[in-house]
Amino acid sequence: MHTRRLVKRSILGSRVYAPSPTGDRTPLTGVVKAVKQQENRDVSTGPWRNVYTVLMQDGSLKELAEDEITVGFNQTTAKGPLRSSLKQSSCNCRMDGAPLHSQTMEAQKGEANSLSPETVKGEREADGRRMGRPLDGQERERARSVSLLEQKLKVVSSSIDVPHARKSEEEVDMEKVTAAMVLTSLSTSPLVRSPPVKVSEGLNGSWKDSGGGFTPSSYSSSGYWSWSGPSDQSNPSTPSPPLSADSFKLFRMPSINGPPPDDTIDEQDGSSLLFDEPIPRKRKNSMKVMFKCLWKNCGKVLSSAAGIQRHVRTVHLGRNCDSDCSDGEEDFYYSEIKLNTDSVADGLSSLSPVSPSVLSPVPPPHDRHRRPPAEGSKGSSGNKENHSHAHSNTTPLSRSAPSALYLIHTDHAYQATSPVTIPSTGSGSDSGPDSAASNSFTLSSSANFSISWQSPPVTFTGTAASPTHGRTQSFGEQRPQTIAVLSSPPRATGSLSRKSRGEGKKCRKVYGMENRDMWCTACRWKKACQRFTD
DNA sequence: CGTGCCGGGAT
DNA sequence: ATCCCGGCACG
Repeated sequence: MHTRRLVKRSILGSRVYAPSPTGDRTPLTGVVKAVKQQENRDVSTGPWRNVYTVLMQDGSLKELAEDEITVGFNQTTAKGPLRSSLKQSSCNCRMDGAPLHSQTMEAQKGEANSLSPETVKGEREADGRRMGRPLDGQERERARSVSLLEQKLKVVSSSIDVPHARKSEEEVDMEKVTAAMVLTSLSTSPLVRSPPVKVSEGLNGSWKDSGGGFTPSSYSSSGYWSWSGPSDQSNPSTPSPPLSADSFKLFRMPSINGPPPDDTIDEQDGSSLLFDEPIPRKRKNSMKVMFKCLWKNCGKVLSSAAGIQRHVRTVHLGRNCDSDCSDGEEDFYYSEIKLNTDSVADGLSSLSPVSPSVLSPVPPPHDRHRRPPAEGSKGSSGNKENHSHAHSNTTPLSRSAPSALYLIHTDHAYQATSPVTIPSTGSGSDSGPDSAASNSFTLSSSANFSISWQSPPVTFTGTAASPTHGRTQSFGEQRPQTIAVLSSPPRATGSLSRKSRGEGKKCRKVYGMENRDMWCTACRWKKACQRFTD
């Protein structure tokens, strides 16, 4: 299955050459946007033939039979694996009997000027060459490709999602692409992994201008979500590279093929192929990344970027087309948030029942990685810049939006009315076993959440699970009172999750550690004793 | 600090 | 599902 997808993908978005209508010798290049099978009258090439819908370099769409085009190089995905899959696909064409083969070779020959049309072997050589052996004129080609890329950026309408790799020099492409993949994955799904990437030197292309900002230094490569305090700059725990907006948008993997909901993940495996570093399974500190719709009165939270994009696109922007015709505007309307517990997700939703107006936009001190492009027109006021304190970072994805940051509405009425049910420890009276069990969420992360500049709503002091974090806490401690006031709702004083400690005899007491095997299983498992219930 | 047990990982 | 354990709240 995996393979199949790879193959499919690799053909879509592939760059191909088509004979120039004007009869020029130089072929036109285009990108495969779709493939379909058609009956083929020419028996010699088999009963079927593929017809490709190709987006030509001049912006037009053409349908070309497979024998009319030449597969060029391609695409914006992973390196090695992709390459092979690509090749595989072109192989398939060949096996179909199409004369594609020779043409392909010819094209390569013409362009790379030195390939003997020698079948697979020759191709392999070519491959090796592409892989980066220094070549004469490589510099020149590189430069050329870069400018081509730029040129293309200008030409190709922003509303057309095309793999932005049109230049002809594969090696350069792949380097850029690799980098792009890295950046993309870093910025879109930090949770999954933050590969300690070594940015290839090919990066110094023009698109990367982030003031040398991108330093993939030592992220927590373990998937462990660092709790690093806000001001703790020594710990770049949040993979939110100050990508230049343009580059980010550019490589946002527009989804060539209609994005499955798990798109994010998808891309991930792409990169995991590249960086298959073992991901030590660690306790993840129960951090989760969610994507929250910032549209007024929406507040939908989804777990995948693709999902939220689609949500925004369809529900709020009223676009029905699939992400192919997305211009990326959705990005403006959702934000990535990090939670440290599922229950928190819910709890959070109620955190800021405050009306948007309350959260007036405090001018963000500095504009950190944000995405400028369309920004201007959008009167970006509600800038949710959670700088310093909110270590829950802001990825390039998140920025000004219809409503203020973390303004979270809920679907649940009860939540809407009561801002927060902060289980301040203590005052336990009704300790219903299950009652708001999940409410005992550990707030530390939530704290990080809103505290930053819109201090009011919530501050938590609860001896929450904020693991060893002095700095972060200090803030909370400064204003315990706020809590009392703000977390108003007559919090059932004791709706504590933890049922108050059972007082009766427990297996442990009764049998002692020595006879642990005599304990009830629950006790053995450190669960609530079942034998001597209270 | 000992204990109960929740939450969550491992298998 | 079962087993195990880190860690926290309670006392």
